[in-house]
Amino acid sequence: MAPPAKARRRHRAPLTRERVLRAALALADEGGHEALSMRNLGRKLGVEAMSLYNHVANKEDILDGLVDLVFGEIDVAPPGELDWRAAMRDRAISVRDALKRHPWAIGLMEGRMSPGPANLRHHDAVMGCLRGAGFPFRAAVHALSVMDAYIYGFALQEKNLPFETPDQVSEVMEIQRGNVPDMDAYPHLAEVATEMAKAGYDYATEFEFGLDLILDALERSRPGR
Amino acid sequence: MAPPAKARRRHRAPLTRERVLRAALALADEGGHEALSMRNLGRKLGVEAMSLYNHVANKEDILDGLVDLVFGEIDVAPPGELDWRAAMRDRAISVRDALKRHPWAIGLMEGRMSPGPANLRHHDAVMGCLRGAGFPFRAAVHALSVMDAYIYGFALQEKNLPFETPDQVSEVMEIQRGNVPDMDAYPHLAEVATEMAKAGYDYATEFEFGLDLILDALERSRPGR
DNA sequence: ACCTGAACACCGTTCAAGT
DNA sequence: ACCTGAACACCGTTCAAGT
Repeated sequence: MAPPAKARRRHRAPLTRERVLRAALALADEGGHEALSMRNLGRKLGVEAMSLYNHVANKEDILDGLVDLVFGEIDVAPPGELDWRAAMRDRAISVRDALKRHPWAIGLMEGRMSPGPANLRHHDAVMGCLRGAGFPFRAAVHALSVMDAYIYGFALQEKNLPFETPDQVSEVMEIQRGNVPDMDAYPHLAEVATEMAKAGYDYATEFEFGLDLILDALERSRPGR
Repeated sequence: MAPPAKARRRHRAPLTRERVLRAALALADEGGHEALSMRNLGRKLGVEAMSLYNHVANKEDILDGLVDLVFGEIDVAPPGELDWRAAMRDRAISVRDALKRHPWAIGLMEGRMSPGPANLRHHDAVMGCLRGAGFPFRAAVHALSVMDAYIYGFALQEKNLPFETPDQVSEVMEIQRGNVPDMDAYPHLAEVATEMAKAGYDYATEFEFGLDLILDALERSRPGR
């Protein structure tokens, strides 16, 4: 008897590392860091949590894979296409956009002991861009350090601050005012509460202010400009 | 019969919110974020986890209290003592030092819905320093945003990067080399690995490079300088 | 007023047992 | 080869019961 047609017995696609990682990405995007549990992930794939261990080593291994998927979403202009400032500006915005889509990744991007291929390609391209623009090795490390600290720090603030749209600012300021009985003791915070409620706060504008400040300062420090 | 002397029956100091928070701070400092569980905290205080709920509302309430203890460790020069740049430079270094002592706090400092008194005092002092130095309101917000994004982002990198001392750098670079079979495909990362192993990496120097870059740029943008 | 035991609905991971 | 059930040692929190 011939084995049954493949289509018949494929009621579920077989589990693979790829499928586990894709499901983990979706789960983290939907419910954040705490939703990403082995049990939830198993449930999502129609399988018991323990089955996952046939395809990934452990949860750390899943995080390694997820971080590399995020790095894969970040664009860096190919060498020679843009001047270094435009290339690094676009890259910074691309990193922020990726971290807005995947805020659970913010604390995980740096410091992987097993960096994946997208991670390696990304950092090689960034260092290549800076070195190619004339930054000596140490200056390129400084430049990357200050840019990345700013980008990740801004993403962290954006994730944690309790408002997202300009409209929500005045709401939150009102609640905070309620939680602080002696606001008169803090005149400069009172100003922040009043002004922010009036004029709002736009993350994109704020991000680009600091980014351009840093890029301009780095350009001023660049040898042979 | 007179009641027994106080000293006799005080085999344990009575539980208070203060004592709970102090123990929580010590626990987090010793074992990081994941060691700070209600059960561990109860054990540390010689009590069942459930008893803690008589003194704090829940774990979020504990985190609120801890964050305010950390803000209490950050110094800001009193108005008029230093020029704005020196005051903000010292403050930034004080924040980084506090976050080195309490790395578990990095993701928690911003975005508290119930900011404590030390938190309020701190931010009022910082805004006061910038406004007093002539930064218009919006420029002061920009300045604080870029400084804090940098400080928190740098602290996050420092916490996550897998080496602490310059000596450890070459070790880690060796391991990473082992984990990346095709390092030749990434010439600029190869340079990083080689150079970093040779010359090391000092966080304090690196932090101050970016900090001074940002402070100089802000000073250039300050009206009436 | 404060503390506790038991319970509920969760974690990551191991291991022997099943198919 | 892959999947599972039961188990281990954990989570935060609620609630009725104790003192």
